[in-house]
Amino acid sequence: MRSQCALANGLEILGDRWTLLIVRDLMFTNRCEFSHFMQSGEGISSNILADRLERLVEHGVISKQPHPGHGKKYIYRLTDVGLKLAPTVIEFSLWAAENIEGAFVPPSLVELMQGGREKLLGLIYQRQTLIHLDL
Amino acid sequence: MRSQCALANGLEILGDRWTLLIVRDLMFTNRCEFSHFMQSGEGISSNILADRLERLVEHGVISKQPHPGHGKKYIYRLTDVGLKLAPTVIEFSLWAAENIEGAFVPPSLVELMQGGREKLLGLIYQRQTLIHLDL
DNA sequence: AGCTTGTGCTTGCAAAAAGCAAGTACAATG
DNA sequence: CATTGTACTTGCTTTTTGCAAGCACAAGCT
Repeated sequence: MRSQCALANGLEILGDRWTLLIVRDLMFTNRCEFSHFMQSGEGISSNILADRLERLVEHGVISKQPHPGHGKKYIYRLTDVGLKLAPTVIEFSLWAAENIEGAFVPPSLVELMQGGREKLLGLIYQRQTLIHLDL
Repeated sequence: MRSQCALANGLEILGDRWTLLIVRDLMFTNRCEFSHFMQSGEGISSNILADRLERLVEHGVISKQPHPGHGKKYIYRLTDVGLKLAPTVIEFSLWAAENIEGAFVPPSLVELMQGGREKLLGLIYQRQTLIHLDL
C-alpha cells in the first residue's frame, strides 16, 4: 500500500481508464456478462476486461456467479460495497457532463442525478435497471 | 474520444493512479509547487508528475503561474473547473474510507464531509487551506 | 452422434506507459 | 563566484496495455 490516504487506496482499485466503466454498466444498465461489457462500445480488450473483473471481485466490489442454466457463463453483480459507489459515479458524471465538451449523460438520468438524487440512489440500491438494453 | 459517455471522458483526464492525488493536494492542503507534490509521500516520479500537471493545465483543471519573486518556480492552483471536482473527491474518499481496510481520512475532514457538506464545499470553493502543512 | 456456434477466458507479441536514476539549465543564496 | 535548489528532461529498463489468435468447454442443430 502506497499510503494510508483513502483516496490513494481507492485509486489502487478504481484508478484506471476501464474499471469505473464496468461499474457504470452494472449500476445503470442490464449488462452483467463478459460479452455485454465487451460490446459496450468503449473498446476494452478481453484480457484487460478479464483482469479488471478479477480485481473487482478480489476487492469485493462485484460478485461472480455461475449463470443459471448456462454452464460456461457467469453473471456479475455489484455487491453492497459496489453499490455504494453510486454517489461517486453520479458526481463524477455530472462534473464531466458539465465541464468537458462533448461529454454526455442521457437526459433522463441527468434529471434524476440533479433533481431526484435520493430517488435515484434508492433505485440503484434496489438494483433497478435504469437503462434497459436489448442484449 | 472513445465514446460520448461523460464518465469515459472524465476518465481520460483523471483515470489513472496519480492525477486525483494532485487534485487532492491542491484542494485540501497548501501544497501548490512541483516539489510539494514530489514530497507528498505517494512516490510519484518527476517525469510522471510533469506529465500530469501539463495534462491538467491542458484540460483546464488547474492553472500554472510564475512564482512571484522566484524566477524558476511555478504555482499551481485549481481552476473553477477543478474546484467543482470537490463533490466527487469527497464522495470517493468517504467510500474508500468506509470500505477499504486501512484507508484513512483525517477525522476533522470526515466530520465535515459527512455532517457539514455545504460548509465544506463553501470553504473549498473559497480556496481555504483545510490542512496546513509546513512546506 | 457429430458438426457448428457461442462463451469466457488465455496466450503471444508488439507498442505504449511507468518507474528509476542521472542530468540540465537557470535562479537564488552564501 | 561557487554552491544549492528548482523544475523539469533524458535515457534506459520494467511493467502494462492493446490486438489478434487460440483454446476448452457448453449448448444447439441436423
